[in-house]
Amino acid sequence: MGNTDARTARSRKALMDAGIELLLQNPAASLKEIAEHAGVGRATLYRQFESREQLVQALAVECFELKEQKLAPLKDLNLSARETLEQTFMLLMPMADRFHFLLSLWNIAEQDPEVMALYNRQLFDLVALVEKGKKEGSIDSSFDSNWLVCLIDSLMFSGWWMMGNMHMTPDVAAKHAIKSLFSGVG
Amino acid sequence: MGNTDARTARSRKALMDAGIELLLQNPAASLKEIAEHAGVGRATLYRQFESREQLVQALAVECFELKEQKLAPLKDLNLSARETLEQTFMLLMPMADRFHFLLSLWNIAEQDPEVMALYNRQLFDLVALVEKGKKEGSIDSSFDSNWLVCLIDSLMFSGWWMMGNMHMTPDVAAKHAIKSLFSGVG
DNA sequence: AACATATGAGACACTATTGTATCATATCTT
DNA sequence: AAGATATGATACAATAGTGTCTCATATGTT
Repeated sequence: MGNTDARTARSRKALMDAGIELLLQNPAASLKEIAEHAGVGRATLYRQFESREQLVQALAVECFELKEQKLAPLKDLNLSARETLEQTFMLLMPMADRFHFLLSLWNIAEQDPEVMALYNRQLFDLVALVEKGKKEGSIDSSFDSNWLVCLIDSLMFSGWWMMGNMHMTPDVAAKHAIKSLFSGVG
Repeated sequence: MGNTDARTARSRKALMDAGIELLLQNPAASLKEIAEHAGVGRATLYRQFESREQLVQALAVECFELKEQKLAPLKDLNLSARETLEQTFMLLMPMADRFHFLLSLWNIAEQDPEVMALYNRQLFDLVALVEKGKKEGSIDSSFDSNWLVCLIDSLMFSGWWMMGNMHMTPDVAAKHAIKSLFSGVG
């Protein structure tokens, strides 16, 4: 399964990179623009992705896989929930733009079962982590777990905004997010 | 200036309501869909808005004006920064969907000078409020003010998500946001 | 080197959207 | 009630995007 030709892999990667970049700044970017920006013929795009929807969904899957890949090392460390969360921010903040991509094209991405499966799994994991934090006493049990998950995601969003508009580094953004989350700003 | 005919006002309102609603769930909604959803002829839409961009920008201006209008009562109360912020969440949370609208179509809205002027003014006000909080001791001075502003916005986003996906009420969302912001969740 | 195949360029048909114009009719203003 | 005007329906032209196909060429594979 899957084509192994180096040319295919190369143009696929170029297309996906261009797709993320262009769709991030303009969710209505045309396939023609994306192909051009990738330095690839428009026909090649259609050879790899049946439609605009499929491209977006493939990009969404890639975002989730990248996230999983970045977080994989944490699985073995057996850290506390709080430490795990802190590391999560540090590891994911550099790819905060990917989360914004997912958000801005979610109405398309969510139609793909594969995307939804990945989303639900990672949501489940995060809920579990938050509830572990509650048990360990590092997270206030009176908060709704869904709120907490949502809060964590929105802190990634804050980071993305600060990195893009205020020249904040991922490292600093992650530290701000961690401090804000656990201690508040009061 | 401005047309005072009741019919114009009515169809303009219908179009803007439909625009917010449709563009919120699908930023690529066509003008035909918007006109239909507004129960108005497509030609009427073109009579009121020269282009898609102008419609979006008019909607963005409306969002900012609505925000300003909701916050106006606070001006006279001379509350502390902390109390003002708390009231801000309570007053704005019911219109959190408008902020998501602005975010999702920001690439278009930001091209309008009027939108940018409103945005900058309200950003300025919020920065001032945050810095007042720092002086009053209710906000940790070690945080970057821009980060704090960004955090406040992203808490509105959290509220929007919880209201739309988890049936949270605006009131509860606002209270969660306030508690999370000032005290953190740790 | 010989073969296989992915690619770019271009032509093509098709659709959706956009934006303009017209005109009889309904609704508002005065 | 009479006049003014906004509206809906419709037709229309222009454009942009989509998706398919072909074929000579460049590039990988073996």
